[in-house]
Amino acid sequence: MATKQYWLMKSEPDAYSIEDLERDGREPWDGIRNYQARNFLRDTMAEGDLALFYHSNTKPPGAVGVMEVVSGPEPDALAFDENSKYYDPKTEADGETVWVQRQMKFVRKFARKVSLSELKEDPELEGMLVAKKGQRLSIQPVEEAHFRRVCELGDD
DNA sequence: GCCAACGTTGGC
DNA sequence: GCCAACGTTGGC
Repeated sequence: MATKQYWLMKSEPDAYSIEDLERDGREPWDGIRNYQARNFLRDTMAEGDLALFYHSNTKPPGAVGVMEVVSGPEPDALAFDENSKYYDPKTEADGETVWVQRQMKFVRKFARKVSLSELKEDPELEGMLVAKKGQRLSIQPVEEAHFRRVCELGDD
């Protein structure tokens, strides 16, 4: 992969927040159970790519920091865990699962959250997927210019 | 807590 | 392979 790619990855802060990642330093990004998001996670992402950490289902939702992809695709451990809400009964006992995870490393927390309403209003961010109605994908590609602009707003 | 938008499942 | 029913996401 010649050039770095950029992503936006959603998490509900009650489940896992940027503060949790700052504390942990590194964390498997798991529990992805949507095929389109899985395909990005498994096939398109590359080590060294940067991602916006986005807090969803909170007031207000928005981008809160940056993290880096630091592993290749790995089998999602939660798919094997019968006690997990992400357990997949179709996952095989011999270690085969269709679900993958990536190790993500904390890079930085923004000085301030860039809210969804700001993402929608900023003319430089026009066309950003997360601002589109009905866009629920929890892992989305982000254009480099958009990524830079969100960082600029957050690092104020 | 509501509900629109979507994805998945399963009967036929 | 269609599509209605159901489940989930996530903004509001």
